Amino acid sequence: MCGYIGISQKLQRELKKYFTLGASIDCVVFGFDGGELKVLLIERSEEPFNGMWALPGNLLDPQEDLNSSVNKVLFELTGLSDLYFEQVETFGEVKRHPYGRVLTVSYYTLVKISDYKLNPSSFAAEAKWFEISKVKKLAFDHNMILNSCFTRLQKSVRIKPIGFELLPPFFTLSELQALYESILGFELDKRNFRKKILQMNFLNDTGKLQQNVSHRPAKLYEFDEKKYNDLKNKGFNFEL
Amino acid sequence: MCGYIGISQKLQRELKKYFTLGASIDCVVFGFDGGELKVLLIERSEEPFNGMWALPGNLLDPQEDLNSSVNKVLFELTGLSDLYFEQVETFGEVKRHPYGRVLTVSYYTLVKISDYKLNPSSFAAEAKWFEISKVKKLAFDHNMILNSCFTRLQKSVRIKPIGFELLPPFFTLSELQALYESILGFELDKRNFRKKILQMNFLNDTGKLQQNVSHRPAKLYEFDEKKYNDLKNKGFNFEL
DNA sequence: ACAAAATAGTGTATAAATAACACTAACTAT
DNA sequence: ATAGTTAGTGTTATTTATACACTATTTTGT
Repeated sequence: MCGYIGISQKLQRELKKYFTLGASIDCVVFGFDGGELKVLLIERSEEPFNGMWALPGNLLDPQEDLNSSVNKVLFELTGLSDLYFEQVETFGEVKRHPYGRVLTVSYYTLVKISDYKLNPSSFAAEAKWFEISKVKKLAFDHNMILNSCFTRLQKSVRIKPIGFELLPPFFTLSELQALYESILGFELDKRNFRKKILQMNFLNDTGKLQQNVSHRPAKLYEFDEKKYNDLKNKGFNFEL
Repeated sequence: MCGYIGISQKLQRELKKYFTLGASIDCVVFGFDGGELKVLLIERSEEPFNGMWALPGNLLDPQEDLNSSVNKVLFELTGLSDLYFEQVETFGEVKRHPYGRVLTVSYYTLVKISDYKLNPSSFAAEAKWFEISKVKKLAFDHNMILNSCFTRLQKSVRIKPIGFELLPPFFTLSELQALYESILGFELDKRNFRKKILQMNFLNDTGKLQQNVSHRPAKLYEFDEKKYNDLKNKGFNFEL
């Protein structure tokens, strides 16, 4: 039943009691829409924690590789697909799941909210973006998981050019700055931010201007992935 | 059998197939003895991978919390106890373990080799320190796990004052520098290193000198944990 | 036409951190 | 006495970080 092969009957009986665990995946999807940083939650329509809000997550299919199952789990519950996740921390207290022993592996990603349409299904009655600071008590130990992933996001946003996909293809420097501020949770100096980001030399001035704003229109820039990769290959390190 | 309770028979049957996994802990114990950085391996005396060298690791007892089981596993195999571990990465490819589906959670720590006596038992025929650069093919996917932990160690050694416990209570600045070089894998400038580390102000000059060396004896310093903690509480950040 | 409102855009000076670099000092062993 | 070995020490140039305030351009309302 547990799938191990090529060993004695006696050892099989020994081992059997170890192969009784479940594993699950929990996805922390951070989203940006120009304002405060948000996180995607689902409302559970199933026990345990029926009716409560939770991170999108589900049991791991024993036939599926761990890292590849993340997108599957997320898609089933929310309709979002093909996201790039980073593994964060694994939680494994004996009593963290009321139905049995379940280790959960957490992953995070960061997306542009307007690029995705939420389509809850399976045991997700609803899927909704919540401002991080307004998240209440969640199912399971999901508040702890969310925290762990948020801390990780804040660290990695300073050393990787995460975030450029969160803006429209053409964006203003003020929008970019607002994005960083919403993730880091504090304000940055406008002049210093611009100086630093422009001298990294992977933003192109498109020559275009913002349209339909009731104030001086800002220049539009684009992220030049080729330039960024060239720099990275030469040992350049993004640092904000 | 799988421990979940309070749910219908039907659902129990549904769930059953998910509760068939094993989990394991793998410990990456880095050790320092004044020379090159080493890692602790065991020689397995049991299938699978009988006779091969491997990281100390074992199946997780379903009754035991994940994080607390690390020291237990390590103690059983090597005799080392009460170490401070950091969780690193969880590996979960379907076929990573030949006997069944096993997720493994990896942890690392760093110790002073001379502080511990190796005492292999259980399925560890032997336990031995290997220079990192000389580690050959290991059991399971342990080379990958070792790599992942080594990368993590190199990152965290620059931002935490990890390492002071690896030296004798009184140590010379050259010893401290050698420690950092052995972890980072490259050389540091002597004058710059000393300047930086001394101006952090948590090393005390003990007034004593090295004994029995056939060259000019160096001053002995000690790590002042109180000073370090005071600084940390005031927002100071270690950075090498 | 003009004023008000709103955001864009720009430069400099100071302080701090980093990096590169070579000789003298103190001890031991012969 | 000398050769061998590691300890110990400062300065300079460069780069990076930080703090800070005004002008420019557009829309809107009168």
